[in-house]
Order: sequence, then C-alpha cells, then structure tokens
Amino acid sequence: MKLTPVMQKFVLHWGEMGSRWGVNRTVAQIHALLYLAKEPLTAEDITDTLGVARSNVSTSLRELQSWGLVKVVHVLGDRRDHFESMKDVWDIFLVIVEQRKRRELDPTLTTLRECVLESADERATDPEIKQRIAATLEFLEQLTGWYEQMKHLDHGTLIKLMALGTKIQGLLGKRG
Amino acid sequence: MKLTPVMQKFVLHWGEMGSRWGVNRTVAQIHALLYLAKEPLTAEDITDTLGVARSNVSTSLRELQSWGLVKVVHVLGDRRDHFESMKDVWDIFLVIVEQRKRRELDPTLTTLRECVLESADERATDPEIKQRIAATLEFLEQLTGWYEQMKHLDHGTLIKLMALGTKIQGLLGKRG
DNA sequence: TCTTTATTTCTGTATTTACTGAAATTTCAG
DNA sequence: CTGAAATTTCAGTAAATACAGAAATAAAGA
Repeated sequence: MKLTPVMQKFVLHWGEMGSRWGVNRTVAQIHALLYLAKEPLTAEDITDTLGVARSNVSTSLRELQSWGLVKVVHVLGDRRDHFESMKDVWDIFLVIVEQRKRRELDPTLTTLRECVLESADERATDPEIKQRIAATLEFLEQLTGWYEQMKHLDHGTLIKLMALGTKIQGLLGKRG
Repeated sequence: MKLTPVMQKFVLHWGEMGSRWGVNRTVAQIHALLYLAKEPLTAEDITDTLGVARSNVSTSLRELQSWGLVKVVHVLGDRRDHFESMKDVWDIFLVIVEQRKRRELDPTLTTLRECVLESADERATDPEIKQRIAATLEFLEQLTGWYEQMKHLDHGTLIKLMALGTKIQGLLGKRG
C-alpha cells in the first residue's frame, strides 16, 4: 500500500505516540495504518508499507487483536489473512481506555486493598499513614465505579454529556 | 525513615506502576514515599530509605518538582532542602491527568491539525482517508474541550458528578 | 577567602524492551 | 500424503532507558 505524505505523517506520529501510550512503535504504526486503510490489508502489505520484519508484524497484529482493535477478515479466493481495524474513533477510544484501566488501575486497586487489610493489624504503621492509604483506595474505587457506569452509556448520551460541559455545574447546584 | 511492611508494599507497588504510567520506577517510588511521609524528607533520607543513588534521587526530585507534585521546604536550623508531596489525592490526580494530557494528547492535536491543513491540497490522498483524519481530530478536540471545562470545576462538583453515575442518562433524556 | 557540606551534572554501565532473521509449525491445494 | 504458501515462535542482536558513581558546581559558615 502506497502512503501519501499526509498518511505517512499520521502513521509515523501515531507510532511515536504509541510509546507514550504504553504500546510499542510498531504496534501503534500498524494500528494507524489499518485505521486509515480503506480495505483490509495482509501482513505482507503491512510489512512492505512500514518496512519492518514480517515476524514483528505478526506479533503486533496479535496484540492488536487481543485488544479487540483489529480483526481478521477473509477475501474470496485469497488464502491469506487480511486485517482490518475498528473505524469508529469513539469505539477505539473506549477500547483503549478500558485496556489502560486494566493495566494501570486494576493492579493498584488490588494492592491497595491488600495494604488496607494488612495495615489493620500492623501496630508499627502510623494511623495517619494508614488513613492516607485508605483514602487513596477510596478515591480510586470511586473513580473506577464512575467509569464502570459511564462505559455502559450509549455514544449519544456520552456526546451530549461532553457537549454539556460546565453547564453541569449549574444543573447540579439546583438539585444537589 | 523506616518503612513498615505496609508502607514498603505501597512504595514498591507505586514504583512498579510508575513505568506503566510513563515515569520511571525511582521517580514513582520517591513520590509514593513523600506522599506517605508525615514530615518533609531530605534527599539523603530518601536515598537511605530506598537504597538508590543520591544522584538518582536528585534528578527524580527535579522531575517531581517540574510536575508540581513535590516542593521544597526548609526546616529551621537545617541547611538542607527538605521535600514534601502534595497530599490530597484529588489534587494529585488532577496534576497527573494534566501532565499526561500534555504529553499524550497535545502533540497529537498539533500533528492532526497539520495533517488536515496539508491534506487539503494533496490530491493523492483519498477523500475517505482525509475524512477519517479529520474525524479523529474533531474527536480529540471535543475530548480536550470537555476536559478543559471539567478541570475548572471545584472538587465538590466533581465528586457530586461522579456520585451521580448513570442517573445522568435520565437527566439528559428529559432535557436533551 | 577557604573549607565543609549539599546538590547537580555527566559519563559509562546495566537493565529492559523492541526487533530481526532463521527455524519451526500450521494451513491448504492438488 | 506431499509440497508450497502463510504464519508463528524463538534466540540472538540492537536500541532505548534507567541508574550508579565520580567529578563538578554551588551554598554557607568560619
């Protein structure tokens, strides 16, 4: 697949940012490429376009599939796997948020719960410090609780919510 | 400073997670330690407690200060710098979100704007692809716009908002 | 000013992570 | 069942990042 200058810029940038988003460059580049592509691409298409090793493409596609961002499709009369990306940017965003929550928040929740349990019968730890750990846990539980609810709202509601912006403050003031 | 088992667990875990949050282990450990500490600590206290090189502590403290998470304080009759962390978990959260936005979103916004401008007079790029890039930009602008508004709300409002959860859907339905 | 203490900068090393290319495995047509 | 095509696994290498320790700089009392 031939990349125009703009497409190339998009793909390269997505790759750069990937590392800051916790995925490696190749994975992010492949995702960007498939996101732009009009038709599903084969692993070899991707190899040629991005100039990375075939094996690297294979592993990266696996990762993207495990995230649910990319899926395999088949083209009639072609034996090879073709890959296509989710196209709706909202859907993609929600998947990414979910994955990051799993990797960046859930383990911490687990550990903090353990800490709170263990601190209960640990005389050596100062009460103020125990309290600080407990407050941290409480905050994160509140945050993820909110997220769990948000993620079940449909797109329309979410978009309205975002559009509402600061008006929400008045809305709450009147009621809460 | 002597760490109790629970404190140690907290600090070590925070360090582990640090890498997933885009900061290195030492920076995250120091942040955790200062967050728990009842009193401001000196760089040497930190060195001793965590068992990392003094120079490493110095650089890490610099980073934490540049983020605004840690500040220097002075103790009467002591020449050395003492460091203390922001203690309110909400404040810390907002700082981290702001920093991550700057590193993970703002550069992408810039690049996407350039892409959209450049794609305008690039005949080679398919209209559908141009459209996809434009839609991505639009989404991210909406998202950051929403965030910019949220971050100016006071804590109380934010907490109420989170507590509201899915009830928001009904609220919007009636009005929007 | 000189000397001691505190802090930072910098260079080389260690650790971690990403990637390639070869080998092994799977898949499928004939 | 056989051979070719497609894909995956894996071991070694390369690149990026974090870190320690030494050297340099800065700050403050004498």
